[in-house]
Amino acid sequence: MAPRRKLAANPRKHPEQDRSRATVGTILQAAAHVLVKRGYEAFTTNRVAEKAGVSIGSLYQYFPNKDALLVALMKRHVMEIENTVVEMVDRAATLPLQELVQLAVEQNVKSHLIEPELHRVLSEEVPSLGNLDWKKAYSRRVEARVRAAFETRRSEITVSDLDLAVFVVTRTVEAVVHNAVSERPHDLQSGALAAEVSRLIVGYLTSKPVPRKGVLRAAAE
Amino acid sequence: MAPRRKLAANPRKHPEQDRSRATVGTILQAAAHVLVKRGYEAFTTNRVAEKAGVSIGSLYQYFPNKDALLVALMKRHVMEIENTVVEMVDRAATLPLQELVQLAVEQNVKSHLIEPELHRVLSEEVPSLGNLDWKKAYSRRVEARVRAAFETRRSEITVSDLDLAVFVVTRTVEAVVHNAVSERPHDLQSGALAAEVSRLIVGYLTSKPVPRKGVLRAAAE
DNA sequence: ATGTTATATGAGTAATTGCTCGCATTGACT
DNA sequence: AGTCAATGCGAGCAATTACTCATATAACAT
Repeated sequence: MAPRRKLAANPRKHPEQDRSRATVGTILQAAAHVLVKRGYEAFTTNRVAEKAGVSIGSLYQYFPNKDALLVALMKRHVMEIENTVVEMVDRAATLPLQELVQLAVEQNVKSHLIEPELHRVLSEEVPSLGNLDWKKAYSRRVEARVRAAFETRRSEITVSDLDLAVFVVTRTVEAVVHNAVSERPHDLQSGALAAEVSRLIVGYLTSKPVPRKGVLRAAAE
Repeated sequence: MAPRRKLAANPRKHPEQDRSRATVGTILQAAAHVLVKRGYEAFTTNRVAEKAGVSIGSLYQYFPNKDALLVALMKRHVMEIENTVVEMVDRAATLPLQELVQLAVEQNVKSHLIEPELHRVLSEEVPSLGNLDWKKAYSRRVEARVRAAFETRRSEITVSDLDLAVFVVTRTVEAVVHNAVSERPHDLQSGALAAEVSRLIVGYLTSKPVPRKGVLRAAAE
């Protein structure tokens, strides 16, 4: 990049006619396209404008700077995900632990299948977007829900440190599913991966405290 | 960045006198320093040279381009890790599954504590270094070892698809530990996290096949 | 001393790119 | 038809930065 002049930015003009709303949509679509097809390295504002078929000036009429474009993209993506999540939460409220976990894992899989490539680029390639406040906020919201779900079923759960358990569970599910998108697409589609992860999590949450040392009890039946 | 002229590069001059070997060391040290303290965004060849106290010309005498610097850093880092890994593998050959897993997890924790910040920046911020061939090769080597360890103890392991199990286990351990570096440093240091993860993995590998539906068996003892 | 090679220097070049700004066009409403 | 605001345009500025090259100095060999 050349001149990173603006770090934050003024609220730029808001589209009021249909024409400009269409322009904004086109720009976002082009931005996603460039990101997915060419990667973050090729993600320049000029290229996005060109791909969108609008002038660079128009782009800056609605997005104060490059980062704003990325943020808009990410917000849209997270919102799509969160919608399907909310829907699931309602269905899951009263389920027993195992089915809850299965549902949640399948939910995570579904999220990753929305726009897998965009998701991957946004979370892996785009720099300094990982530290975004609202993204952390989203994580905290998820973790709070998970914790609440655990507390409701506290008697079934053998783990002593709930906070730590929430951490382990959320990171595990996210990482395994995320990696599977590119490395095990078939298992992801077939549900084999979701089943495996569910087993992993349920086993962890409900297993007897580990035998402190020596021979393993579980294997010995 | 401005002119990404060279994509690959000639083998550059190799240091032959002590003086130049010292220069190369200083440059690498400065490179790590800049990466850790200022992040990848501020990682410019001119800045590295300045921090090292050598001229930009000298830097390019030994590193054909910017990426070569990063690759050298990464190789050094991975080598440090792999050294301690090899040492562990020998000790672990004959251990029972549970102790093996505990050892491996603790090993992973140790790896992440070598140069945690450098490790984080290299794996999270540096773009297009995640796709590097030799890094994939390293992953495959690790996975092969894990698979071999599983096969040796096949009778204790209840999972049917070994490949899938290797995938799930390796990604889980790596991700949980990696995230813990910045988010749960205390649990990482105390060993609480390693214990938890070990329990997670051993439980997964040795638990009875999941009850197809309905009440969970594990909780019911 | 003298020549040769390895090493160090840093001002400068060329490419890249985020972003501005003056002007043109469109559309809405008289 | 005329006015004004919303929208669109794109040449070009200014900052940034990977990398070169002509030149200088140090180490070594004879």
